[in-house]
Amino acid sequence: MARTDRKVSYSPTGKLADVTPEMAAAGVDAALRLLDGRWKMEILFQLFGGGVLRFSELERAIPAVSQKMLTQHLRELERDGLVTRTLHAQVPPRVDYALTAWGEALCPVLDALLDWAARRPAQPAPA
Amino acid sequence: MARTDRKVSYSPTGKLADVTPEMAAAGVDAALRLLDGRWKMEILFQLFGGGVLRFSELERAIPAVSQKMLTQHLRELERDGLVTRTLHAQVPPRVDYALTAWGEALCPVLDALLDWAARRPAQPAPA
DNA sequence: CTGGATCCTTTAAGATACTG
DNA sequence: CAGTATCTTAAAGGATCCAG
Repeated sequence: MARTDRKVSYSPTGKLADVTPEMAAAGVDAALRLLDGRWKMEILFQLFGGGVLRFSELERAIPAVSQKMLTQHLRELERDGLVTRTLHAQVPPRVDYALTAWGEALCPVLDALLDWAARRPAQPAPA
Repeated sequence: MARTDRKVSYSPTGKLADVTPEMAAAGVDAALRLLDGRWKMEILFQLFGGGVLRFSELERAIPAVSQKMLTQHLRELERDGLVTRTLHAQVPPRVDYALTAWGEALCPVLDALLDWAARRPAQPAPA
């Protein structure tokens, strides 16, 4: 079988069955792009577990983030379907952010990633 | 309980038990940094399943990557313990790349990520 | 309170040429 | 064959000011 036709057969029952390396890589890249952003993990972990936080609460919980980036990342997470944004029509305005069911479902995946990272063998001491 | 003391208790048996959101986010960020790079997924998926490829074979398998980026990403993956680099002392030189056991162990994690991404609810049609 | 708009800096990535 | 070195470009992120 030619190299370019090689399939990833590592997970016979999983998503990686019978796809080319290119297809698998593209799929994972697309998934990772949803999570790409300096502060997205901070935001997600503030919301995991059913948390409902206002914009200003997220600002306080993540002191290092700028308003611009917090807004931008929240908008991306909302657009991508991980978080919901609820605007309460009152003065002053109030906006609540929470995870969607699909967003919550990311938690065990990140847990698995963390578990993998924890299994990393000891590295040679840096010179 | 104060917000800043809230724990992520989603995975009682997992790595996310009893850590603050900040700690969890930092850990996941560190893990994701190992995978960050335009071509790393392409490289990894070429090697998943026990593949052993030479530099030029990777170049052919991933036509769009430049020599510079291929070298750079391979070096990072080697430094981070995901791939091994074997230099055969001969002329012309020959270098083989393969995954470490830990690198191979990433495959099921990426499979889980892909499975999560596939469960994404349908988005409203873009205007 | 919850942002939007603008400007500036940093970093990743691509193009190209050259070498043991 | 398997890289390095240098230059240029594109994208992400940060700082600051303004507004409903």
